[in-house]
Amino acid sequence: MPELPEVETTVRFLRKARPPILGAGFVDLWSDFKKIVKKPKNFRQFKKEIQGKKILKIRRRAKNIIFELSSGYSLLIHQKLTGHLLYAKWEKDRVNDYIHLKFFLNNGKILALSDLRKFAKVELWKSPDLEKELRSLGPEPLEKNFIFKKFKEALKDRRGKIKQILMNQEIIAGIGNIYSDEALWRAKIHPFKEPSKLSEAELKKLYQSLKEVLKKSIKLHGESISDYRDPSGSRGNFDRIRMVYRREGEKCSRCGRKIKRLKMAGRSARFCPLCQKQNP
DNA sequence: TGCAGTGTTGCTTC
DNA sequence: CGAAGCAACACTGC
Repeated sequence: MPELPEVETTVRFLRKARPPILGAGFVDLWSDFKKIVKKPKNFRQFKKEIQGKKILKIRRRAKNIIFELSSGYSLLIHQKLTGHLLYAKWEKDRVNDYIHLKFFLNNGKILALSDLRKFAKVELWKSPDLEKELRSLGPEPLEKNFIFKKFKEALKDRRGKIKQILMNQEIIAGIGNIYSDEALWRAKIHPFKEPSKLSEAELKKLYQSLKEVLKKSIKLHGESISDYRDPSGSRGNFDRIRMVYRREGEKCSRCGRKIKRLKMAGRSARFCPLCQKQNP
């Protein structure tokens, strides 16, 4: 599912796509699941408002794709679990079975939103209002100014399980189930550990592991275990270095112990019970 | 066959 | 206030 590396992969692809998306305008819109547009709720109004607007910038914030448009508007797309954007030809009206929204551009192409489970959301904002909305998000872990001190500050005084804290978008932006599992494995930290129980060395290791795994995944164009694809429909290659996520029962590549799965607030945490001890 | 599992976010409940 | 539960959905695997 699209977490930071997958959303980043999509955004980078769209930025350098040919024919260019930057500078292109919206001419028409199609959907068979109008509920996917949450703002404005009225689909006809959304269509009316977006028609004629140009795409000026494409960026990522947390797991959101943001298109900055002309006239001070911004289009936000959150792909949630199974969503992904595809860049395809106009005439090709059936890219896959799960296209629920198509933006027809004036460059002869469409931006299509594929979403098997229909959890994705699409919102049109006035840019300053969106900026206000995004303020509640935590820092971007790959930004230059996200130094170790900032990471420690983000975790300071937080109670609960480290894995859950890493996935909280208000604490650090862009991390979900996959990359929290993978970063904790790399740092040899049990997913249920309290942040206050982490030593300085463990914190440092976690900070480095997190940045490293995100960067490596971006290089590999993200993961495609489930539905994620880049906008050309290609799979990512993160699978090559995926160590624990969805590998319960398999042997830990570091020590050979069987990977375990534990339930946590209605979801799963995968880890190596030998490498990642709760009380070493 | 049926039902638990899958995981993000936001809303409701306690 | 915060944590926990659940709904939004559709498909997979046991």
